[in-house]
Amino acid sequence: MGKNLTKRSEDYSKWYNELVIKADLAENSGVRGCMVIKPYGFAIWEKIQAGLDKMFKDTGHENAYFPLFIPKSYLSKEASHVEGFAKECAVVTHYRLKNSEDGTGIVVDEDAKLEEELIVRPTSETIIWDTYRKWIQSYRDLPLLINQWANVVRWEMRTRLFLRTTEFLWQEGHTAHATRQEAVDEAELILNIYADFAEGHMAVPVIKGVKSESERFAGAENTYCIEALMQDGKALQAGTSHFLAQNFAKAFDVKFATKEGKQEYVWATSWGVSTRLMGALIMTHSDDNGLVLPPKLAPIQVVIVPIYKGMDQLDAISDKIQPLIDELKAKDISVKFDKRDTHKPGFKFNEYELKGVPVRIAIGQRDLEQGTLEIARRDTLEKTSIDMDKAGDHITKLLEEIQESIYKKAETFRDQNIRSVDSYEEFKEVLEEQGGFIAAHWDGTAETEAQIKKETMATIRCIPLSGYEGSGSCMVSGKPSERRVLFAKAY
RNA sequence: CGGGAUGUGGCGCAGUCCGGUUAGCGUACACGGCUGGGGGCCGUGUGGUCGCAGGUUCAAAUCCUGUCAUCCCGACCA
Repeated sequence: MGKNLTKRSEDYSKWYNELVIKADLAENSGVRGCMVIKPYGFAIWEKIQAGLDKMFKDTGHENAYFPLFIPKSYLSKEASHVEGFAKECAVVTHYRLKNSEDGTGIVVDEDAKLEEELIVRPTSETIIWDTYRKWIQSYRDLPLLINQWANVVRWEMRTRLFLRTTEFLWQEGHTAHATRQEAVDEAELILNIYADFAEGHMAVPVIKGVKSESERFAGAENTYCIEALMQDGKALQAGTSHFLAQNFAKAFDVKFATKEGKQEYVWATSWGVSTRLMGALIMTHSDDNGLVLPPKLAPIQVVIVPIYKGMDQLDAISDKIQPLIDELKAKDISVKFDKRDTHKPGFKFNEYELKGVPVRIAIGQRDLEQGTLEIARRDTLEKTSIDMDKAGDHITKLLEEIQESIYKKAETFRDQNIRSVDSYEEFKEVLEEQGGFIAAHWDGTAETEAQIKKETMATIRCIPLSGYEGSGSCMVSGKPSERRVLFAKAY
């Protein structure tokens, strides 16, 4: 396990492997970039799921589940959608295997060829809209607010752990509305939920904005996004919410009868966040000692490590600490009392630091004699000794403080790495030497955007919803610009 | 699909240029003892057809040919 893990993406991968999640490749199969999520990693994902799911339900959404397989023809119904995803689809062509004739193994049975190939969903717009046609007839059926937790497959050329795996877990929401405005409002509502979750639960500060046309979702009229900044100065799109206008309704012929009895196409949104959020979480907070988890998402919030010699001492410690464990559990704080005799205290300290457990308590003979505990916080690595009878309240407050503190730290870093520039020269210089977000004027054309991307690798991460107003002139073309947009190199 | 690199016990690597003992090291794993407030120490032990297939040679991890796979950098992307 090397040092300087916070600086380079390859190094992040190193301890994803060691620690939380492993990219496990089927040997010699050519399947790359699939991930095995170990139990501890999955527990973090479950926390993310639970948090978001509640927010969706509180705003009137319901969960449902649609098929993994999508008939090939569905995909081609929306022109820009097929263009966006066709290059990265896994395709099912046969439905049976048989023993090979030379007896050496098992082969695809060519007789079992499918009439129409099935696509393993890269996203579910098509199959869901095909279903919505049957569900929606009247304005009384609207709005239809549905979310699904699922896995999807995108056969990318290059994969990167968490950020771009071949198969990933996500939630995708798909809604149908009677009016344009209602759909726009929905897309913005979800954007705000994503931002609130990222900042409030994950302690990851994000910038809300809209994508430029070229970065837009395939089939959307407008794509809202939240953009986060990683510690190595690269930007990460952490979530997107799309206003799909009537594109999918028209492609799948989803009409409804208005109050006036007229047939109209419905208005749509779709939105999603994925296991990429875990990448954002890790890359935002972690340090060279391992993960740093915000208390709200930590599967274990408090770990207690007894320091003892012999079972007598362990029993004495257990008796002494049990009331505190009960007290914390009563407050809904997840506590682990690690009394394993197979590992030494020092080993455990490092292990829980690696896992990002926010608060660690150590208790040994010294503490029993003095009635104290040693409390260590993961984010600052500070250790303090406190009276045992004050521990419950102290820890409760400490967890809140850590949650806030790591957010502040990330926010400060992010804010220090947003720089305004006015010339293309300066842009290139800042990009190369400092990274981060760069606020610059842009003439709004795809040509200029493409030129910048080609020459510098930087893309427009978003046109921020607020801030950076004020007109100027494009740093490349010199044409007028109404506002600055945010550029960055991105994952 | 273009450019670069790599495949050797579970993991990380050395050895390959210049062929020659029984293929080595770290770590992990198992057992014993001492330890126990930051990844402990000593000892013993398990585990490898050197990616695969051919070829050259008295002899191949090492040289040659082919092949498969993976990683990194591009194009693409949540």
